[in-house]
Amino acid sequence: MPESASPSVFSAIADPTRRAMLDFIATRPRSAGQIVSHFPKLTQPGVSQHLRILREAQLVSVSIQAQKRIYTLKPNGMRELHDWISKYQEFWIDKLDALESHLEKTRTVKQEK
Amino acid sequence: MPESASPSVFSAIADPTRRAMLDFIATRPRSAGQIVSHFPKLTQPGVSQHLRILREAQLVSVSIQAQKRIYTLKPNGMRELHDWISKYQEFWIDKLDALESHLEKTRTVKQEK
DNA sequence: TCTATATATAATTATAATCTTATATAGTGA
DNA sequence: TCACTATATAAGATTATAATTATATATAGA
Repeated sequence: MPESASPSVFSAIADPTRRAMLDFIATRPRSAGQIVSHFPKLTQPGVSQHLRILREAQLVSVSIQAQKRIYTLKPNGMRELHDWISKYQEFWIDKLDALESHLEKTRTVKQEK
Repeated sequence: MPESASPSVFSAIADPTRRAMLDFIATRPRSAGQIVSHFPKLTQPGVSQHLRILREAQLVSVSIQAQKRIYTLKPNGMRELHDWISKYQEFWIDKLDALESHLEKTRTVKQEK
């Protein structure tokens, strides 16, 4: 099995606010200010801190346009996560298939009665 | 895009100890006692608490053998995670492909010089 | 039934993450 | 340069998470 990814990716997506931010950025690149407006319950520094964690986790990248920071989804962090989950993928795909075909069989038996 | 998974899955795998436990259980089902022995830095109640979180996240299932609890990897939680990541999968696969082919081109140019 | 084994739960303490408030940096245009 | 806009960082307060210590539950076997 491959080594586990950097801890920051896992803790970055552990927070529901940051997952919502990823969703928001995913539709199209967004400035920090747009993100602040989109999350009225958060303060500007709060948003900025969350963005830093997403940056460190390589889940977003930033480009500078004058004073604005444009946040874009970045594949690296997601790739890391995907690789980690892939370790278990074979296992759970087999198991779920087995479960499904069992349910299938059960249903068939019931229908036959 | 599908809805996000239950928060517990994300926080369950946020902890490196719990990821190590999943790795240990993944090789083959393990009793709670075996897990305690495998993590000498942790106390028995500590292990038990982590196992509870993995249980709640549907990442493991338990079967009872006399006083022993046998922990087995369970696909549900992983499936949930996988589904969440899949939302972004198309995006990052495209991006990484683009990056790779760019590097490919760059390397070719260098070799041509 | 008594004792040992295996594990879980509860309460407390310690540590880490998040939120707030205040302040700093850096670019823009008058 | 000065005021304004956009964003980041620092420090302290709050809250959540993890570890520790003590205790409970449940089964097995003498």
